[in-house]
Amino acid sequence: MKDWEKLLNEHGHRVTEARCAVMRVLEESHVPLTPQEVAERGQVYHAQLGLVTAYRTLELFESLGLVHRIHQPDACHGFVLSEPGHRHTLVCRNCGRTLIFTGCSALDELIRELETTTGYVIEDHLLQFSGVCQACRQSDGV
Amino acid sequence: MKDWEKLLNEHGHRVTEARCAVMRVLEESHVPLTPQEVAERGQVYHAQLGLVTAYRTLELFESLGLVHRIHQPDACHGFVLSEPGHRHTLVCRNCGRTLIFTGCSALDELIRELETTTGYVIEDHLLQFSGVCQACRQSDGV
DNA sequence: CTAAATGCAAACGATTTGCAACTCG
DNA sequence: CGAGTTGCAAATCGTTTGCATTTAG
Repeated sequence: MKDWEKLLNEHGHRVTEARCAVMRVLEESHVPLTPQEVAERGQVYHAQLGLVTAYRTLELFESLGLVHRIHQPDACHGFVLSEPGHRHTLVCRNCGRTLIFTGCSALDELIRELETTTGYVIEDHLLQFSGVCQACRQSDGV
Repeated sequence: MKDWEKLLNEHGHRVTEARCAVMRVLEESHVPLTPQEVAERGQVYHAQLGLVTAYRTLELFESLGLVHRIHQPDACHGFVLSEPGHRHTLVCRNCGRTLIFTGCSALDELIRELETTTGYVIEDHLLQFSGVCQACRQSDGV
């Protein structure tokens, strides 16, 4: 039994065909997917998978930390697979390929400074990098 | 003539009543506003202000750097007034009060490190803090 | 005056809800 | 078996577009 299946069970959720299909889709994609895309691709594994279930499954997975939501000016929102916990992303502007990383201790000092100067108590943050991945730089010339 | 009016002129845009109304609304709000909210509040200053114009005005202002877009899991997207240039935000989870700041040199080292380890060339980033502001901490007990 | 801007209505797309049928454990 | 889950249709909400009218410069 896989980790995500255990996690679902522990939280009283069932491991259904639809959820397996969504998970497989996410595992195979390195770019953020919209619910629409998840539903379409998931139908390869579970023919009757509907858009509504894709929404609900992504919502569930997100609440368990299994997927991470990507914010973009345009295509808000895309979802990528992630380990539970605090995560950050690095998205390729060109092909969308997304890497997830955890370290953000670089922000500690900035946070302390902001707390002092603003009086806010900072509890969370959203950090997302965008750029161009190696493959895209090589094929696009430059 | 105000700075933002100059900026509009320089880019060949007109200073209209609708835009003045939107700007006044933004100047008076310290929390991110949706286009809907901007339109409603703006009608105090320009009765026939429509939702469509709010959208178009916010889009224009954003392209000129006059407003900054806030990303939230739920209320994607809110807009707050900002100076042109690279900006970051600190949003109160409770009341929404938003502060804008510029410094993010704390990220420089992290960026260099990520570029080395991932092969990406990082061009931009989205950094948003959330927490609780002083006023909310005091009134909410704790 | 004239190009830019507006505002309405309508189109469009993304997301949510109600509900009866189905399925995992 | 029974609660959790699904998928459809339809409702809903946010956003964009077409177009005739108005307005800033």
